[in-house]
Amino acid sequence: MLIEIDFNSQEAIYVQLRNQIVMLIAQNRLHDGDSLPSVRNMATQLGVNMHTVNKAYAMLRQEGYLKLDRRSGAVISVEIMDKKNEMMKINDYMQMIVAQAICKEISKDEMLRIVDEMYDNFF
Amino acid sequence: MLIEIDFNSQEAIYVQLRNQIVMLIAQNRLHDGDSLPSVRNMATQLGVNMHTVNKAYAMLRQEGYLKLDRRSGAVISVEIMDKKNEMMKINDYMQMIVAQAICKEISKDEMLRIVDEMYDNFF
DNA sequence: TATTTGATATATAATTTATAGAACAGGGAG
DNA sequence: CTCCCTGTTCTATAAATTATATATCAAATA
Repeated sequence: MLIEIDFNSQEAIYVQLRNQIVMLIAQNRLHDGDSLPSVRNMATQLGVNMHTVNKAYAMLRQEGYLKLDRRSGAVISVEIMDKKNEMMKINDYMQMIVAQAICKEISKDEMLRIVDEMYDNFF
Repeated sequence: MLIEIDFNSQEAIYVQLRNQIVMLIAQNRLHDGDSLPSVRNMATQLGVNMHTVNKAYAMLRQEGYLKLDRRSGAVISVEIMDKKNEMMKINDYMQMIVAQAICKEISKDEMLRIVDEMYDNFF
């Protein structure tokens, strides 16, 4: 199974699930059109409740990563509707990271290198 | 007042407070040696409970941004004890952002430009 | 028809968040 | 010494979030 839940994590289970699916898409291990296990099957496989999976799926749908349908189930479908809006969200997340980096004396070049390498070695 | 709480935010108050103080340090609007209002004063100024501020201060101390003392109160003191560890934390945060960026077709160059500009215009 | 799908409703328990009040030891100011 | 302020800790309560458990529904499918 590609996805595993850490029950000792402080991160909510549905957030872990959401994050791991986004990660798998970015890693090209999940592609547009791929089906995810149904809410109930995924729940059984992970050993969590159906509603926890449903919450993650609903979140992914709202964020434009997933299409949910009664007939076709849960299908990966990355929608880039508003790139300007995506950029703004990225910007907000990034701001706190850069703030911490500056405080901890991580230079711009170091930070750029991290991003550069992360893009190249994303797997 | 430099700090303001959004009571309608989904982000916990103590996290908002922690984030804003880190931001102020990065923006050089708070410097090493500066005193923060005491737990009780800050709570009164923000209109929140003493324990909420205490939680944020304790978090900042644990992260190496603040020194707390019964005699000197809360004093900004950024400690860079383990830069390798700081880099690892930054890396973890960054990974999810880059994953989302890749999914939403934000290129490496766009991302590098965001970080570059953010470092230059951090205020 | 029987089963599976996401979606929804209700209920419960545990955890987190925020508040409130009280008390403590250490230190400073009068 | 007394009074006050400091961070810290304790108990308690209420609200919100998280996770679970059942149950049901309409739509679609085999």
